[in-house]
Amino acid sequence: MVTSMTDAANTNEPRPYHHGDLSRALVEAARRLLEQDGPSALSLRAVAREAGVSPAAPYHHFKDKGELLDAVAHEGWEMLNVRMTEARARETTLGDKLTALGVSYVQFAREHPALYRVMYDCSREKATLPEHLHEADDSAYCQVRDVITEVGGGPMNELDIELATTAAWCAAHGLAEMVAFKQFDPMKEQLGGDEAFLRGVFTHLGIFGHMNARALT
Amino acid sequence: MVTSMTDAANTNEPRPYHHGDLSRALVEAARRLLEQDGPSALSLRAVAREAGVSPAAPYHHFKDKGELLDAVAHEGWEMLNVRMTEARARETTLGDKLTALGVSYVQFAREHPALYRVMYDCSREKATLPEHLHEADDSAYCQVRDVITEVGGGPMNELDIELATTAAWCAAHGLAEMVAFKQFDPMKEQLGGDEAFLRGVFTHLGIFGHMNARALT
DNA sequence: AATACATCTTGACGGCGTTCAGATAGGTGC
DNA sequence: GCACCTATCTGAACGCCGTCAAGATGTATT
Repeated sequence: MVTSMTDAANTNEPRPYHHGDLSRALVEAARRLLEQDGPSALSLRAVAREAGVSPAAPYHHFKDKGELLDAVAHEGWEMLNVRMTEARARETTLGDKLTALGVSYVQFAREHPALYRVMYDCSREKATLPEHLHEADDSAYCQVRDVITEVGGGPMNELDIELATTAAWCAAHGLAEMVAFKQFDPMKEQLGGDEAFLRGVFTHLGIFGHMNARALT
Repeated sequence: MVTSMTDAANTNEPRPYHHGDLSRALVEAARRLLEQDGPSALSLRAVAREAGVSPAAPYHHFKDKGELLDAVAHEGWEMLNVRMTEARARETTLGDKLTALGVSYVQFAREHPALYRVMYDCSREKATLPEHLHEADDSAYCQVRDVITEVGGGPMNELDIELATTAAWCAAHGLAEMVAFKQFDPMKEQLGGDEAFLRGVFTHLGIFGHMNARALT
């Protein structure tokens, strides 16, 4: 059983007493464990082991385990932002942009299921989604809201925009969780592929279907 | 610190050596802890304590902790089924029935957030939703599918029905999770109440908005 | 009454998150 | 170059957890 090459634990030169940038190393170790063995394997002690330090070392950089997970989750949201920004830029019409945002969101969740779980688990404990989600311009929420605002043009009032964005968010998150439970293989086959399936579901959801219709006609 | 009155641990007559129906008592103890202190307080040892037995006793009735949680989750799904059946029966038009199913789903999730979490956490570990969900006639999924089938009438093919049901499910689950993160107080105020808010979001979601329009016109 | 069986307890194991006293090293002023 | 301060890391400990094996205690069967 050989561990990761980036694992500082079993290099021969055993590491200087002071690590240098342990908080960074811890977050990366956590991400590695998460991708390899899932959320249940993500104990603070395991992270410390993976980073090659004692179980107590993380406490000089994070208040507790939750704060480390917060850092991991934060990275996750940033990755998601990048992903959605790219997907949005690839499309030309507003309807396509909106669908692309939704599809890329779900694809991210499926490619990084453990990370996606941590992102929401952290929010659950604080009973609130991260602030930057509703503020940073490139945040997933703001991007969706922007496109919806543009699609709606003048007629949509503030309340409707927030409602519609919330609805879209719920739909995307719901679908992201569902694809972790079910494979939907029969549907995928009939629709000819994975992305077609995702588009199919989104088309059945008002924000997307409705908007697409409006944008395309 | 006085514990629950149903707690068998501190009755004076300390309990017969053989409990009688421990598996039932354990599930109920688990539910009590869940409602009172949330999912994080739900350790096997705590459940055993609450039921007034030793930490090892549960292993004569459940293979491991997961199997106990499965039993709790199963009860949760049944409660949800009842809730949705009632909500559906209260309405007359198909559109109203569909919206009522969605609203009652989300309300259940908010009233029993810890139980709702356990229901999905159990599914996550097995990477599949419980079978009865797609089979039992009164299951949440089947109820939604039935109404959608009726609304669609003849024109909807099998694939579209499953897609639409999946979409509705995702939307409801997504919203159910969102209300655990955000209070949406500003929106609720503007819309005049909690249920109005939920209806508002669902109206923005295709299955519901679209269906309502079709059913009402 | 004797025997088999189900059920519950006791005690133990390793792993967890967390804390605290003490070891180690880099940085600062002399 | 040296002493000191502070940040960082270690080691050992605490109480909790899930789980298991061995033994105690009732119930059921014969």
